[in-house]
Amino acid sequence: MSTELRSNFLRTQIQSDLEAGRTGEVVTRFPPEPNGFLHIGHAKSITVNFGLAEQFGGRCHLRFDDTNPEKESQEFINSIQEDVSWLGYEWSGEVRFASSYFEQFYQWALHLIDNGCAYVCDLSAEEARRYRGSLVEAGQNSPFRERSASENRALFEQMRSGVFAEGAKVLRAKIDMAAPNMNLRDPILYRIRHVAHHQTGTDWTIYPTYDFAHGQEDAIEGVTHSICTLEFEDHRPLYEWFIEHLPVPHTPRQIEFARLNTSYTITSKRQLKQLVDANVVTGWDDPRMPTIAGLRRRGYPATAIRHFCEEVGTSRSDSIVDVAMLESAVRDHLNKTAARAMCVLRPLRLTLTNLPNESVLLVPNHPADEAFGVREVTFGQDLFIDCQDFRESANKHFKRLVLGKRVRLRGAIVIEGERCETDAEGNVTHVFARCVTLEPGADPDDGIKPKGVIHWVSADHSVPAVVRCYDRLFSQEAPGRCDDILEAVNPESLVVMQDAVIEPMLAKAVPEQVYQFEREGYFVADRYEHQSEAPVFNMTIGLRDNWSASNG
RNA sequence: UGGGGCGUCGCCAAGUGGCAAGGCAGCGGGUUUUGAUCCCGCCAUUCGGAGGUUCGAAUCCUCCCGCCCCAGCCA
Repeated sequence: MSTELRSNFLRTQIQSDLEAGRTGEVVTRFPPEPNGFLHIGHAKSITVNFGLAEQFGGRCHLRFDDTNPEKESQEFINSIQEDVSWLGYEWSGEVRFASSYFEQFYQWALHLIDNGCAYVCDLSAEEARRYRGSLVEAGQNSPFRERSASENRALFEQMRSGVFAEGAKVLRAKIDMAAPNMNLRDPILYRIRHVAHHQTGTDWTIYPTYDFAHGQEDAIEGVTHSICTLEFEDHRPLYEWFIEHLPVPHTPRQIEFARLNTSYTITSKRQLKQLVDANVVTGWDDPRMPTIAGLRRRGYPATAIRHFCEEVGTSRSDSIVDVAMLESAVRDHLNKTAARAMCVLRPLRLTLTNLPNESVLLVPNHPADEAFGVREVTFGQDLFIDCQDFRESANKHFKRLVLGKRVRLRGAIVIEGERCETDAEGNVTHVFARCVTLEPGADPDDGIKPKGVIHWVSADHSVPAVVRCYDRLFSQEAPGRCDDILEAVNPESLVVMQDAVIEPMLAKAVPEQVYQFEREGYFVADRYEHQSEAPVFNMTIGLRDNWSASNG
């Protein structure tokens, strides 16, 4: 398996670390802040971290980076664990929390204070911003920068005891206010927040910042390779500064890679929330959402998502991957794993005028894999076909049912269109055809073979179903760049087929089971709403179609 | 204009001095009771640009151009 994996800079780097003896094992971690739902971008990070551990025989931790209680909740902790598990990964040991290391972080902060490497600063947020300087101007030292270690220690202890108001004081590292890297201009280590924490309750009124927590979390857990996205690159010198100045038990290393972006997709929490709030979608797990929960409800298999993440590779260059690659991975997986069945989305009644009697046909569940077996499908005089599969007359490119022309009914016989009835508006309401053959699978005796095949469902042995057909949520390739995300929404991202009919077997589908509705696409029984008595399917992805796009 | 990164086919991406993998998309053709699948073929004399080093450069050097990130008591 691992020999098939394409090389990338992370695998190359880890391999060389192992060979050079810089590390004897590989320990990674997926460290989400529990402040929202996971999306396709997180899936990439998950496959990178868990994948690397797996490939090098190491382990990967699931650690919640819960240093900012205001934005976090247990609800997100639960959904994140569910999503990681659903993607097929098992984290090493128990779920971990940065918050469980708070006391250690506090002791380390004291260590910095005692060594003159940190100080309590009384500047307001606004003042601190001004003192920080700009991208091209050096910052200025805080007037509180030279407080003695003992004064700082006393003040910091008071910060912990809760005597100060939020924002009144912070603990900062004493590094260099003139550093060209802004992150080194005396970064903030602790801020005062009089809010309860979902894990530690009211134990703390000061909370460490990401910078003061992340590297130390890695050190405590023995993480060897701390893999994060490119925007943290500038934080690496600070990450290393803490590791060097603190008596940590281990030296982890941070390596950054480019986050995943896909076309026709947004992953900004703010914009996603706009869609939910404006009811453009039904919720965070709407099948059109790029969240893991949404993709799951859409019927995207976890395996396909993982393959996609591997397929796109891992590099350091900013990119926007064509979402067609994701769709291709989904089709590729489903083609091999989904049983076939028939569903008529837009029913049109078809009567066979010379069919002698009803019969039960044995139809293969997969065209190329006999292991799927066969199923019984009732075939009778009255059927439903899709209204798009019939035309009173058409040119030779239309390979479906036409009056006076032949077509094969999938898994059954060859028929020829005879006549049709229309309503007042001229819409075809009923088609009549005669059977040219009676033996399933047989070709006509006169040698005139039909050009096409259409699917059908017995009118007397079908079950009504609601089928939601989805298309891309956005009609623009880079919707995230729009001023108003709502204007980029594809108005046809959802078309509900209220009158669809399915073969009876499909009504018994287990929620989340995906089938290929022949000639249409892959559809999943809705995870929450599907019931045998009231079937509900979601379109996962349509079949590739080289015809309808360029024709009517 | 300070610092840190990145630029290889329409979109991703291997390649780390020896003569441009692969996938997606696209385009031809074949098989086919899904206009699907599958199969075959085509698709970068060239690696952001210009110089230089070398027998030889996408890979090394120089300069230039373009794009991304950083001034939260967010992560």
